[in-house]
Amino acid sequence: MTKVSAEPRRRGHPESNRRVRVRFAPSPTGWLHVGNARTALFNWLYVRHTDGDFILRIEDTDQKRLVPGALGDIKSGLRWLGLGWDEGPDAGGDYGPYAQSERLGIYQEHIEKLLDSGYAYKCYCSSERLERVRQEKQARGESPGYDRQCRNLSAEERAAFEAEGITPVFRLKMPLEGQISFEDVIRGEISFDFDDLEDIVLLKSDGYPTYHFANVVDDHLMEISHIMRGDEWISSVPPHLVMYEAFGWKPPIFAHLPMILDPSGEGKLSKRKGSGQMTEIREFRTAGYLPEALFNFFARLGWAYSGDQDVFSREQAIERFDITDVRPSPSAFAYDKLNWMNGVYIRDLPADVLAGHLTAFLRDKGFDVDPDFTRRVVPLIQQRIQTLGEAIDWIDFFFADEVQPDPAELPGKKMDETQTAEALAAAYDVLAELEPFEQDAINSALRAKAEDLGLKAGQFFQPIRIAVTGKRVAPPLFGTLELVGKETVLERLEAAQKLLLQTTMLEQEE
RNA sequence: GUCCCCAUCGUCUAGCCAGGUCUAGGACAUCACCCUUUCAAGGUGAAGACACGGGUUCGAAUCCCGUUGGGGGCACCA
Repeated sequence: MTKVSAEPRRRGHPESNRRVRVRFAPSPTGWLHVGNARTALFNWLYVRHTDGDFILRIEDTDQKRLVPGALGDIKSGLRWLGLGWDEGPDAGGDYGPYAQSERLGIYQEHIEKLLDSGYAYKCYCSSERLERVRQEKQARGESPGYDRQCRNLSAEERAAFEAEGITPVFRLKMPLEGQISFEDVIRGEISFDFDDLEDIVLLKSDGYPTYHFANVVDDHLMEISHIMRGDEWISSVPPHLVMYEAFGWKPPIFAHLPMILDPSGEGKLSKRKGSGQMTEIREFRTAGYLPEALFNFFARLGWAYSGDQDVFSREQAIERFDITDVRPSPSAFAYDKLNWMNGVYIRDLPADVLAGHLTAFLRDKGFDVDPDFTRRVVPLIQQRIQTLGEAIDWIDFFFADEVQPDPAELPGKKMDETQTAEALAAAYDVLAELEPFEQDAINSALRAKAEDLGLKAGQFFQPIRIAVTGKRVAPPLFGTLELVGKETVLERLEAAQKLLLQTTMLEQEE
């Protein structure tokens, strides 16, 4: 055998007469990450487009790296994004079990087949020897793989190792020469020389399979038709194909998705110290991003719905998605654009729906909010926030017992402390009279007063805003005053006047 | 080191596979102006890219080769 290859297909036209069955196969060794979520999304989109089956398979064959809670995080992250699965944990299905740790017997059975047919062999090398070989080969400029020391052991030699009590690993016997190539739906033909490839481990000494082995066996047994995964897996396709060949199985169609880069466009997206970059789905969730915005944003990473439409619905994406339209080049994670997009989704939300989200979000953050308050505050901030989390900065003064305006900021344009204090006193008088205390009435009363005082609207309103909210930037004034309430507004106006008076007195003493 | 993958505005991308309609389109971000009680939102406009070098061709962002740059793999991890 010198040439093995997946059935050649034209780029752009994956053909298969099989039912589309696609899997997302995370390893529960960490929280759901944006890269994995995007992979899951593309798989999901393709399945929904083709009306196939979406399978969630848990690749928990590395006992050492299992993280408690990771599986739960992955499942809830997928559900939050709206990426439900048809088969897998909690969903069942006819091809289970769906966790690889529960399929050990299956792998055992299949390794025996490879052993019998001569495609696998037992290796007794210690990890120390393996490490030494690696370094020696690398020093010689060779590719640093296993040197196949145990590939042709005699029965006697094997017996001797067994007698020593060494538990072997099982390795794949790769062809020693020739080429192997396969067709990647996104990239076209990719080929490797067997010269550069090594005899990978299939079954570890603890009895668990490696990713490579479990992946091939399960994909076949679960009748997976298309494999869509990150492009870091490209180089492991050759041994996989050798296994398909060894078993006499038909390989699935491959599509290797481009990876996601750091926002600078250089380097892998990672949580570098101090970068503050969010990389886990749960972080986006707690920061107040909407799942539909994240869905939309991820869908655009490597795929374009169209040349001039950035925002599109889930249904539109499903309708138009095709793996062949995925670009092979990696894309940077543009946080700026995500923020903008999340803002678009927030603005598009019916006010009462946003209010509902916000109430839940704020309570989750420990705010004791009344749904009625949220309903009334939403019109003031809806077009000002890009995430739910930003709402807090816009409305925290509503919850404060008192605010602390900076006396230096209080005066309006071209006004001194005294004038400002007088203006605030005038505002106090007007508002104290006002009944009902409602925004339209506040608006006209205050505007009339500004005219009386010979002040421009901005000059008059800014001190009031700062006095009541403690901020130079706050939601629109009149609605804010109404919602803060007459009593509190008057208290804060009075406090600000006192503050100004104190400041002027201090200045005179100096 | 070695193998593999990738290459259009700062970023996401359209165009590329089926070369001419591309003086390369859209979006985010940036800047200016308009609107305006602050901030937003909205509107208008500006600036901004085919990595480089060779081919092929009447014609190349589009096809081929090379260079450079970037990324990934090279574990008894996935």
